[in-house]
Amino acid sequence: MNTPNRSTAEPLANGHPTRERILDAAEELFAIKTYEGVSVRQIMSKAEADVSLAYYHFKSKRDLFDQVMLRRAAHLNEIRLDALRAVEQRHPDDAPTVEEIIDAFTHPLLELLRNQHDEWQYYFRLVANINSSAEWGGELMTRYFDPLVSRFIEALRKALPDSTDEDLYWSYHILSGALTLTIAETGRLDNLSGGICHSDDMDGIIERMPRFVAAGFRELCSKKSR
Amino acid sequence: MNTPNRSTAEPLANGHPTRERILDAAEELFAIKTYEGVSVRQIMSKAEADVSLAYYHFKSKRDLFDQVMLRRAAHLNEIRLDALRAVEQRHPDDAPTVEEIIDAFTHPLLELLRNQHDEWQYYFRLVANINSSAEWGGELMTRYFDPLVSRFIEALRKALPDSTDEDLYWSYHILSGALTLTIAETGRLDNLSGGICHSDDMDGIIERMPRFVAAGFRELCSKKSR
DNA sequence: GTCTATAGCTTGATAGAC
DNA sequence: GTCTATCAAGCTATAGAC
Repeated sequence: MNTPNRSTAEPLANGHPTRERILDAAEELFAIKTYEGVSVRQIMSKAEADVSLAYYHFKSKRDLFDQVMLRRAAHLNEIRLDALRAVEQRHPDDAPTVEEIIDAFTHPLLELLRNQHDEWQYYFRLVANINSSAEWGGELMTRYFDPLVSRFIEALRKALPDSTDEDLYWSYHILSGALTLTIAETGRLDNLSGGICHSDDMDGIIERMPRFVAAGFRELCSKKSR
Repeated sequence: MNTPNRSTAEPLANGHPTRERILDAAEELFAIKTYEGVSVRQIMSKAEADVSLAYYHFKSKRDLFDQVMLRRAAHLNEIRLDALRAVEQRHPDDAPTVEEIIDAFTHPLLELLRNQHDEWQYYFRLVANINSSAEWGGELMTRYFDPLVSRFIEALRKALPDSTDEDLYWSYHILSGALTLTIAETGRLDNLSGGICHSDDMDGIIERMPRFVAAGFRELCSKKSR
C-alpha cells in the first residue's frame, strides 16, 4: 500500500507539500474568521494533517500567522515597484501624471485579484482586516509595505511639486482606505446598490480608482487650491 | 457597610448601572481584540461584575455584541440625517454642492470622534473592523446604516444629474473605505509620515475629506468626463 | 439582581514512539 | 516527518441559593 522510500521527499497529499498546505489553510481561515477566531486544530483539519505537525513546521500559532503574511508580501511589493519603474521609464524627462502613478500602485494588485482570484482572495481579505485594526494595523502594515509606499509617495511628490507633505500623506490615507476596502470584497456594495455593482468586479474599480483618486490628489495637493 | 434599600434602583458601581457597564466593557474589548479574541469572562472582569450577570442581562455573547452595535447606531444615523436636512434647507431651490453633502455625511461623525473621543473611539474602531470584514461587513453594515446611506446617495444623484448609478455607487465605495479607515485610528499614518500626520487629528481630515472626495465624485460622475 | 459552583467542551502546546 | 496520547488552562453557558 505504501510506496516506500521515494527518492523525492515524501509529503504530498493533494499536490503540494505539507508546509504549503498548512499555510494555505491558515491563510483562508485567518481571513474568514480572524486570528483569534480559528484554532490550530481547525487549520490542521483543513490542511489534512495532524495537529502536531503545525508545531513541527512552525514555532507557534503566531509564527504561523507571520509566515502567512510574509509569503506573499514580497511578490506584491515587487510587481508594484516594477509597475512604478515602468511608468517612470516612459517619462525620462518629465514627471509621470498622478493617474499613472496611482494606476501603478493599484493595478497590479487588483489585476491579481481578478486574474488569480482563487489564489489571492484570502490573502487580500487578511490584509484588509489587518489594515483597519487598531491593534495590528499600525505596526504590521508598516513592517510589510511601508518601503514601497514611501517610494510611491516620493513619485507623487514629484508629480505634485506644490504640495505640502501633510496634504500628500492625508491623500494617501484616503487612497489606502479605498483600496483596502476594495480588496476585502465584503459584498456590501452589492446589497447597497441592489445588485447594480459587485464587490468583486475588479474591472469596475480598476478603471475608476485612478481617475477618482487622482482628481482628489490634485484638488488637495495643488497650489491654486490653497 | 451597605446602604440598604436605596430608593433608586441599586446597581451602581462606578457611576452607572451594570448593564451599561457591561456594554461599555464589551465595546472596548470587542474593538481592541475582536469578537472571538475576547471572552465573556474578560468582559465581565473589566465591567467589575460576575460572569453570570452577562447571561442575566443578555441572551448570549452574540446578543451582547448586537446590543453593543445597536446602542450607538441610532444616534449616529440621526445626527447625520439632521446634517443633510440642514444642508438641503439652505438650498430650497437649487441642489446643494457635492462638498456640502459629503461634509454632512462625514462631519458629524468625525466631530464626535474629536469632541467626545473617549466615549466614541471604541465604537468607531469596531465599525471599522466590521466594515472591512468579508464575514460580517456585507450584512451588518447593511442592517445598521443602509437607509441613511441610500438617502445620501439620493442627494448626491441630484447634485450630479449626469451620473450613472454605477459611477455613483463605486464613488461611494471609495468614500466608505476612506472614512472607515479614518475612524479606525490605527496609527499607521503616524508611522508612515514619520510623525508629520496623526491618525487622531480629526481637524486634519475634516477639512480634507470633503474636498478630496467631492473632486473624485465630480471626476467620475460628470458628463464631460465620459 | 447578584452570587457560587459546576458541567461539558475546546484550546495551545509538548513528549515520545516510529 | 508523521503519528498517538496527553496536559493544564480557558471557554460558554446554566442551575440554584440568597
